[in-house]
Amino acid sequence: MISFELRHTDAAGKARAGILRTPHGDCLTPMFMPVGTQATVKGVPPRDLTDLGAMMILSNTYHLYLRPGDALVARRGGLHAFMNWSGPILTDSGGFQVFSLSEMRKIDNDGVTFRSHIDGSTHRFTPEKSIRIQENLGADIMMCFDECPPPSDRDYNLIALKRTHAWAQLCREAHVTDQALFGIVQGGIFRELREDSARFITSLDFPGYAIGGLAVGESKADMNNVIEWMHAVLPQDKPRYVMGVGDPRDLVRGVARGIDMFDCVLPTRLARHGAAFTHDGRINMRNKGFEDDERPLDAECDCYTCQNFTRSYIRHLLHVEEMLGLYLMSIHNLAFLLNLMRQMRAAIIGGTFEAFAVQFLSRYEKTVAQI
RNA sequence: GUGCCUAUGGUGCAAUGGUAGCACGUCUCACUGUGGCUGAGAAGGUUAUGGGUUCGAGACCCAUUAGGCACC
Repeated sequence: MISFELRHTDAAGKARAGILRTPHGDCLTPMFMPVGTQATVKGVPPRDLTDLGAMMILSNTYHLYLRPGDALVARRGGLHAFMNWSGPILTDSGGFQVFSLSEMRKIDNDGVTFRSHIDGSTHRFTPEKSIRIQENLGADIMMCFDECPPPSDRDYNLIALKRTHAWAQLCREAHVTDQALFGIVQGGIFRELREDSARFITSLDFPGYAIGGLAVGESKADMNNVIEWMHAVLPQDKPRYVMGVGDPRDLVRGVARGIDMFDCVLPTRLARHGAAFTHDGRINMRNKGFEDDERPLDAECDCYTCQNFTRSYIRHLLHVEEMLGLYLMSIHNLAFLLNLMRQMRAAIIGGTFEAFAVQFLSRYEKTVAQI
């Protein structure tokens, strides 16, 4: 099981610093969790994740169920042993992927029937099935099976919310191991729906709560509002997790609104697509302007990439599609976000969070930024 | 040396004699509970050179140049 201890709360605002204890180690929050969908953070060995200071990583029910199959993972001793990552792991429920990846899906009140995006074969997920799979995977934290509807369709959100709530209850009942199970709040961009959802989900008494359905097309203002509304409704003493958010600005604004956990594919995906995070904003490393640039990706970064390679060289690697380029970019982007989380935690503890946030955002956005 | 074939954006190819287009590459942008994916936009050609025929030539004719093939 897990436990969460709130260590510091920023006097001026809502930002929190805490410690999340899991069977595979303690996590200092707020934290960012790199995503390792297919039992690997793409291109990055566990040794590097440890060096970068990743507290926990996320892996995925939908993908691992399809390949290699959760039974195989269980036979190999669970995800930790299988992928040789000894730190904490969180598994997503597969809900989101069923909606975003599968070819066809039919939703009913009991679950989802869908076709694999790999071979078109037909499968069915129910709340209980998702829990069984996640138990086989053996993560420290599992997620409830939920539906992630389009954020601004109120009527549909109402229907989907009823299902998500019923499913949360079924997940809770199906869950028998000592892994932690987190609930997920949905409700799109609508305050009443979000607050109703938060009240219902918290009534089921989970050890942690996620805010789902964000960063799926709604505006930044809507996203920040939803997170802000949750502050008063979610219990102070449980970790709060915004799913699928990883833009540096969103992390800062999320932490400012009391979020403890984030996960996102963004740093590693952008890395593979050629974009690097820097304190002065995102840069596209494929750009011609970096052809002869002798500087590191970010002058203030302590990662292996920035300590050893020039932008010029990295641009070359990306242009000729060499694997090393993807690797160097990936560990830099992860380092950038993980360092950012560390700095925010230190600022919260030191009582300087707001100043840190304004300064970071202003430089990143190249304007006088607001939290 | 003789004969034949070819010559069109960086590369590979299109274009009934009616004013040059496609793919890749290049350049820019997007990507938020992961397809190294994908999507959007842009730049780039006085059609090897010089003549000629024609109202009009990338296309037809002549010469030159450069490649390729065959033969002596």
